[in-house]
Amino acid sequence: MIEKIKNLKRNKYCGELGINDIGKEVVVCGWVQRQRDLGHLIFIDLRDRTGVVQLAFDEHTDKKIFQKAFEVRSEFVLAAKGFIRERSSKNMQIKTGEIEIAVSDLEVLSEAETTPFEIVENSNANEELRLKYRYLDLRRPDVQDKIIIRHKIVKIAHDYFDENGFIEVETPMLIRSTPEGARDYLVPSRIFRGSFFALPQSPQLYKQLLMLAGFDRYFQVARCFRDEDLRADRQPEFTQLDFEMSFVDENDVISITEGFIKKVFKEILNQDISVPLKRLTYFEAMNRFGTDKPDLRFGMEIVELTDILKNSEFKVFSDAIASGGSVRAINAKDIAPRLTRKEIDRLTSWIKDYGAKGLAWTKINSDLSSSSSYEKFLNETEIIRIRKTVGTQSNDIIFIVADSDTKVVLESLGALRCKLADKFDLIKTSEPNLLWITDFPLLEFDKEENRYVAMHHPFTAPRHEDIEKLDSEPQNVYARAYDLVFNGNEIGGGSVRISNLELQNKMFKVLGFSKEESKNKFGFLLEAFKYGVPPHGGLAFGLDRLIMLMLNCKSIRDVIAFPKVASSAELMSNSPSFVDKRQLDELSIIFNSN
RNA sequence: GGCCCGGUAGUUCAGUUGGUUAGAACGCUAGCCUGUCACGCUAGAGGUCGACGGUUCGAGCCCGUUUCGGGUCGCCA
Repeated sequence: MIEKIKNLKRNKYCGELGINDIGKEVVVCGWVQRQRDLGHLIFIDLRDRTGVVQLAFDEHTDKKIFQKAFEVRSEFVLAAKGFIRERSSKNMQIKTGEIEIAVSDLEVLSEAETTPFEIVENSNANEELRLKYRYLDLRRPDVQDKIIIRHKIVKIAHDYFDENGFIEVETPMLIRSTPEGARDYLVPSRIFRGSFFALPQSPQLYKQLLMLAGFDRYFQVARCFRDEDLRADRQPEFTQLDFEMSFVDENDVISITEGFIKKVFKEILNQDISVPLKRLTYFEAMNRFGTDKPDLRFGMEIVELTDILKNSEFKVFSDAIASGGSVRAINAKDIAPRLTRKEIDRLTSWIKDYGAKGLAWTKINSDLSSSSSYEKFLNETEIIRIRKTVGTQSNDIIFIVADSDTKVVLESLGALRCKLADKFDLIKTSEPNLLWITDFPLLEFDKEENRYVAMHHPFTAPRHEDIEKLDSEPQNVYARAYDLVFNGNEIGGGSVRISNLELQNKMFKVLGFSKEESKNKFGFLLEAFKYGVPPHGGLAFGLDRLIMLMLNCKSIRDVIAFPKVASSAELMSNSPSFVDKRQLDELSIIFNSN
């Protein structure tokens, strides 16, 4: 039934046709959404990326074309020519529902087998199957729309950064491995046996060198790679919207970023973001919300009970405080009646994932009677002071975590806060919540490696006033870094960079690199820093994550055309895969299957 | 590496205490049908119950192992 191409040349998209086109002769091309055979009358819904249009066939008008339409099945690819006419019974559910095409010529450009799942909007087919046949999944309008909106967001980014004087420069994909941070994807060199390229985790060093080279403002839609385990919002191969500016401080970078955010939310979602955005210090975010990416769309803030309980007879609390930790609580308002004892037990075991050793709770009933896991161990004053501090009313439930490590207390309560908001649907607003987190510590002590590691990256500048503390009290040095948070997710991060050879050397030293190590790993940067460095700073958006959140998707896979699954495999092409021994031999790689 | 959840026609699911020939809807195939648009009506085909092993007279169901997928902790400068 496949015919050689005739001369039907498309001149209209299906979804663009409407009541104003009546009487026009058009040629449309697309896939068969559905064929309805009424005996002596056949209707075909033809779909392209713009929508569907109804093709009409009448046996008495043209027997030959009618027979062709009769043999057409779902997902056949057609070209159809005909006059637009008004439908005798209109379908106002669809955009083109007032008209149809009375087909006078029909070409079957390709036949199609029955697809493994139906190509329909909002399919509930299993994701594994959809990913194996991703090209079919991508035919579904809701899936396709996300990829098209992604294109629009990238276009807005190009326009915005261009208008603001940024030059897009492509930085290399095959680069030197710098094993600070995430695990590198490695590419073996054929010519230099035993040597490897790495795929970039970000264009960080190259964009700094572009500043040094005098480009002044750079940006890039940059593919990045990190060989770490996946999450719902994390892929090993992802895209950064990356930019860098010279002769600026943090406020310049923040304000350029805010301009982009304002523009993209307006143009894509028609939402007005008021700038400047709220800023919160890292310290405040951690203390109030137990995370450096707080969701401010609901309350339930963390409160500290350490002072009340430091002398308590209840050793679980007082011992945690005595060994340098703290006791803190959140008050989940109005959900006590909705939390059974069994569910509280489940939360208690869940929170252990975050390092908490337990979860103490007090449930206030509607008649103000209460039950509690810990109050029997406390005296009257302590109970009253706790209740007063967290501000309990009827139907509230207090959750308390105590630990010798305050970070564990904060992070587990922060996680519980988000878990409860999700479980009980506490986010009532549809307004996007965006804010900056600033004043990060420059360094973090890594117990495993027994040294300080950079919280952001080793090129982040310390605050001027803290530079002298780098040697004496590195834990108290703050960074000129800032993260952008959107509805409780980090969508971008950046900093003002070190632009001084001496300071960069000192930073490497604080991180525990010997002179040889820093020269070996970052020698080219240090060398470059000898030849005139402008002060510079920048930021990188996680583009996939930004789009995912803007479009309200649950998974980052939804906004990536060909994503990878949790094992980092790609189900459609079935990669990664074994390669020929010859390929391995050329690369001098000996594969040991054990 | 740890923990939790899932895998039954092409698809989405149901499947009782372990008991006859594993069901439904949609899809598919064929026939009928001139205004449908989730067309309708009639009939039909379609199953390695993820895989392997065990318990049992008997396993889709119970146990073990394994595989694939999802979520998450660790990890993600």
